[in-house]
Amino acid sequence: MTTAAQNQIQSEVFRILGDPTRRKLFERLAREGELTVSALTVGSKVSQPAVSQHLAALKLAGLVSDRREGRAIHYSVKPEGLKPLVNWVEHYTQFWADKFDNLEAFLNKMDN
Amino acid sequence: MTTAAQNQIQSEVFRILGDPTRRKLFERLAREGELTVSALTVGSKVSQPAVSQHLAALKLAGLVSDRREGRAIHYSVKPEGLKPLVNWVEHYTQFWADKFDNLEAFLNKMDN
DNA sequence: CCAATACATAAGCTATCACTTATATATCCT
DNA sequence: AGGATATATAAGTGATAGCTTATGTATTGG
Repeated sequence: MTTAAQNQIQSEVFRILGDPTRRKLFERLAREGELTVSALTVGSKVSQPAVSQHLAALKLAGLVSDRREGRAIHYSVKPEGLKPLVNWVEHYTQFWADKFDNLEAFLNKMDN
Repeated sequence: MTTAAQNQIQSEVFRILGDPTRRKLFERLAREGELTVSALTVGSKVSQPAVSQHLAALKLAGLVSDRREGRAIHYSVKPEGLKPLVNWVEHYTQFWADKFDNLEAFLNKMDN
C-alpha cells in the first residue's frame, strides 16, 4: 500500500531531482562526499545564493544534511532520502517483472 | 559513464513524474493497463484537456504510447521509459552499497 | 572591535507550468 | 451529409520556480 503522505513525499523527491542544476549538486555530493557551499558554487554555473537555495530545497526533502564547521557549512548526501524513490522504482520494476512473468525478459527489455 | 544527453533525459523523467496529477495518470496506466483518455479523465480531478496535455508530456518523455481505435485513443505504459530512472537509482544504490562495503547494512539503513 | 570570509535570506524579475474555456480535428452512426 | 462522440490543440491566466542582486548573520583573525 501507499499512503497519501508517502505519495506526496515521492512527488517531492521527483520534483526536487527534476531540476538539472539541483540534481548535479546532489550528484557531486554523492561522488565527492562532504562539500562546502563555496566548493559547490565553484563548478556550478549559478551564483552562490542559487546554490544555497538548491541546498535548502534538497535538505527540506531529506536528501542532504549540513554541518557547520567554523564559517563553512559542509553538506553531504543522506542516502536514506532516496528511499521513496527506490521504493517507487522497485515497486514498478517488480510489478512489470511479475506481469511479464519473466524477470529476465523484462530486464532485457529495459536494457535495450 | 553518463552522457550529457542521457543526463537531460533523466532530468526530464524526474521532472515529468514530479507532478502529482501526471504521475497518478502514469500509475493508473501501470496498474490498470491500457486506458482511454475518457477513462483516465473520469477519476482524475482535472479536465479532459488537462489530461490530454499530461498524456502528451508523458508520451514525449517516452513513458507512454498511444493507439487509436475508432474515436478512442488508448494509452498504455512503456516500461522501458523508466530505464533512465532505473539506471540512475541503480547507480546510486550500488554506489552507496560499495561505499558502505556492506550491501546488507545499506539496505537496512534504507529500510528504516 | 572591525574587516574579511562563508553562507543564508530577502526582494524582485522572468519564464515556465498546470490549469481553464473555447475550438479544431477525427471518427462513427444514421 | 450531418450530428454526436472522443480527443487534441489554442489561447489565456494565476501560481510558482529558479535566477539575480542586495543585504543580513555567523564566525574568524588581526
